[in-house]
Amino acid sequence: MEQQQRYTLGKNNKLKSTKVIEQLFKQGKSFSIFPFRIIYLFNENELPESENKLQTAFSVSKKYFKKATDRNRVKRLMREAWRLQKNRLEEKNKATGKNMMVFLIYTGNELPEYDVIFEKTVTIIKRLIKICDEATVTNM
RNA sequence: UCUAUCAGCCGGGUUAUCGGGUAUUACGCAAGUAGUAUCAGGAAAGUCCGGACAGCAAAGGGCAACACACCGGUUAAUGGCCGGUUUUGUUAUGGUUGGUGGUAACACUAACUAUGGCGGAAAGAAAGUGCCACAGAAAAUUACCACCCCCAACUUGUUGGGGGCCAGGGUGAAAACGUGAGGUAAGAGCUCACGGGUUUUUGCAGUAAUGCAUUAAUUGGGUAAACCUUGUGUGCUGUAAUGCCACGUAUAUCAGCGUUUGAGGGCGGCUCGUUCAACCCCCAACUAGUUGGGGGGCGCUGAAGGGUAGGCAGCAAGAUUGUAACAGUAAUGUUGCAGCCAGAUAAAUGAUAACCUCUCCCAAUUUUUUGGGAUGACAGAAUCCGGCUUACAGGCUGAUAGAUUUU
RNA sequence: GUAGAUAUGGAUUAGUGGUUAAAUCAGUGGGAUGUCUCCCCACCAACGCCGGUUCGAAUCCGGUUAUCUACC
Repeated sequence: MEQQQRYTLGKNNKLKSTKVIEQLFKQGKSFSIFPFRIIYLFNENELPESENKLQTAFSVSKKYFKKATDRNRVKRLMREAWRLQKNRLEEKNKATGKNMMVFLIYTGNELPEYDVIFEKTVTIIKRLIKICDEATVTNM
C-alpha cells in the first residue's frame, strides 16, 4: 500500500546561489536530449542536513525567445513537468546518499507543447537515475 | 440598419485536482506542517520627454553646448494636455459668375466666395553669411542678346563708339506685384485707376495672439528639420543611487608629483573668480626659530594585481484608487464618503480537465434553434509617479458623414 | 536596469541635398583557348520600414523595426 505522494517544488528545491551555479558550470557534466541540455553535478559541499535535497534550475535562452512572455511560458511548463516526476529521482538520491544539482536549459527555438516537454522529461529522469546508479557503483 | 472616421471604455468567466511568491497566526529545537489574507497591464513594452527620491562636503558670473519657440490656461513639472488665433489641405452644404445641353423648368461642369466637420503647420529670410543641380540671357540687382536715340565711317544698310535700361529673350520648382489706361525716341510703378501682399500710425473689440476700420511707407524669390540672430529654459550621475552589517584580501607592490611659493580637488564642458586641502620624525648650520639635505610617514594621480559578489534597509499610504457633488467651455481643481491593491532577485502570479461565453466554418432548419470542428489578440511588474509613442483577436458606448428602408 | 552605435546588390565597403547610386569579389551569358583557370566584354542585383522639411532626400528631422556593443 503506497502512501499518497505530494508533488511539491518549493524554494529550497531551487538553485539560487551564483557561486554554486558557477561551480556547476565549471565542474559539472552534461548531456543533451533535444530540445534540452542538462548539466548535473553531485554536491559535495558540506551542507546542513536539512538542506540535503535535489536542487534544480531552469533556463531559456534570450537569443531564441525575444519576448519575456515566451520565456516565462517555457520555464513554467518545464517546472510543471519536473515537479510531477522528480520524486523518483529524489528517492534514488536518498537511497544512494547523494545530492544532485541539475540545470535544465531549453535549447529549442519554437514554443513547445506541454505533452512534448512531459515526455522528454521522463527520459531525462531515467537517464539521471542511471547515472546515479553508476556513480555509486564506481565509488564502491 | 449598414459602412467609414474620430474619441472614450472593456479586453473572458465558473468549478474541480495538483502547485508557487509575499505577509501573518498556531504547532515544532529545527527542517517544516496546517490555517487565513493577497498576488500581474492598458499598454507592465519602447526608454522619447518631465518629475519625486538619493549621492556628488561648500556661493557664483561670462562663454560654449543642448532643448524649446503664435496666444492664453492647466500642472509637482514638461517638449505633454485643454481652449483660442492665423494659415493651409480635404470634405459637405449654400451663394455668385462663366461655359455646355435644353423651347422652358432645369441639369452638368469650372472658378471665386461664405459656413460647418476632420486633420497639418507655427519666432526671425526687412541683421548678416552660404546654397539653389539640369535648363535658362539671368537664380538676386550685374552683365549679355534684342529694342531705341546720338556720333563717326563708308561698300546706303551694315560696322564701330557712347548712352537709355529691365517691358521682350518660354527655361525652370521658383523670374523681379496683377489688369487696364496714360506717357515716351523706345520702354519701365515712370504716372494714374482698380485689386493683391508686407511693414507701420491711430481708434474700437479682445487678458493676449489677432480681427475690423483708418494713416503713412513700400512692392523686399526660396531655404533657418543650412550656418545664424532674438527670447526662454536646462548641473551631473542614477535604486547596480545611497546607508549599514557580515565574510575575505595586501595598513602590501611599482612609477610620477606634492606637503603652505601648495600636488590635487569642488563650484556642469571651458574660462574668470572663489573655495577646500595633507601642517609628523631624524641630521647639519646658525639669532630657542628659520634655512638646507636625507629617509620615512601622509596626500594625490596612474599602472599592475588581490579579495568579495552574501544579508538588511532603500521597498510599497501615494502629485494613491473608486465614487458623488461643486467650480470651469475644457484640460484640471476643490470637498465629502469608501478602500488599502504585487514586491520577486537563476526572479512567484502557474498547469491540466470540464462547462459556459466570444468569433469563424460545416450540416440540418422558415426567422430561430440543434449538432460537430477550429480559435481566443498584444503582451509579463523589478524604485515610484505624470505624459508621449508603438503593438493589439474581439466587444460596447457616443459624435460626425454617407448609403438604404419606413413614416 | 542604464547608456550608446550601426543598417546601401548574395558578401565586403564608397558615396558634399542634384543625371540612370560607385567599386571589388560572387552569380549569369558571350569572346578568347584543343580544354580549364587567368584575361576581355556585357548583364543581373541594393539605400531596413513609415511619415515630414525641401523644387528635389541614401544623405536633413521625427517615429519605428532589427542587429551589435559597453557598464556593478
